[in-house]
Amino acid sequence: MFSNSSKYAIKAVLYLSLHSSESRKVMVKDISNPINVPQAYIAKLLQELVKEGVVSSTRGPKGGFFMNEHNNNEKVIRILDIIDGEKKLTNCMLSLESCNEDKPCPLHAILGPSRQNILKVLNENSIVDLALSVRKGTAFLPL
Amino acid sequence: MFSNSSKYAIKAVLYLSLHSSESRKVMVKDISNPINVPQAYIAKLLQELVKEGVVSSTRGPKGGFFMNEHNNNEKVIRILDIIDGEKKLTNCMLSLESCNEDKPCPLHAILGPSRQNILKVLNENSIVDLALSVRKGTAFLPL
DNA sequence: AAAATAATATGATAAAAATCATTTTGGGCT
DNA sequence: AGCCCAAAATGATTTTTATCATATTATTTT
Repeated sequence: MFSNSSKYAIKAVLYLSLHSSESRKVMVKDISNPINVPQAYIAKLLQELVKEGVVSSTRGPKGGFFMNEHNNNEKVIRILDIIDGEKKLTNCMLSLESCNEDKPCPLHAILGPSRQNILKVLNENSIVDLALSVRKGTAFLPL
Repeated sequence: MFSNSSKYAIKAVLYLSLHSSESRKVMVKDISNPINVPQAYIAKLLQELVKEGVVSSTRGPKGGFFMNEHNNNEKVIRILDIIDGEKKLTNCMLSLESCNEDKPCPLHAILGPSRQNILKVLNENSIVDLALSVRKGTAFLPL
């Protein structure tokens, strides 16, 4: 469904959303361990996310990664778009050039609606929304 | 969403469902071209499908691949299970061991239902169903 | 200004997926 | 029986994804 990298990225962002703030930055080594992802790997992913404005960071002593208001309000789909590429979730399920809503391939025909729904949900839910569901106890970690 | 291999496999099976029968077998080279997949590659995939009873074949002169009644009535999901592995579509979207229906991870919580729906559709629709949709003109190729 | 710290950039290695090529086996034909 | 055809089996290569390691740059503290 999603790539390993995307899963890692989501876990990291979720962790930051729950445990960081402008005044409470967290270093890679303190992220990689709790979310169970190799440090060098998650570092690289985080950098991409920072570049795209989904995560914030400052370097030097007392530096680290964190989520500010703006970051927290980004939609979940942005992470997937950045890490896996935008088309991953939208292009034809048989990779047919000519497949579209009007002339769908057989697979598109039967599971187009489900896919649309996934897209919708990912476009509507922001990162805080997920974090909040954990805080409220409707969703669970550990990462 | 699906792996390249799965897409290829579905295309091949669909092609066979539309163009073959017990009395009209078709050779790999005559499949690979129309579905636009390298011959050696699709040959390998077809062999796996034959082994699992989703496709039929006979070798020697006048031999080739084909779909019989039984093959045509297999559900689409079987192809995915065989090529990508059963868990690909069912396991946690964050790869968390402890994620399940009762204690879902945040992602599971928001797009579990969509996924369930995809599973349902793939479990209900058989290969002929897809072929039929093409014959009736509600779905379209070319592959 | 220098030293220490932590992200950033770059790139090397490893593992998995996709692609390609060769040999072997079984079934029909003469 | 021997020959030919086409799938089956095996495995080599290439590409992509995942993982790891090192050097560089920015910031803070002394």
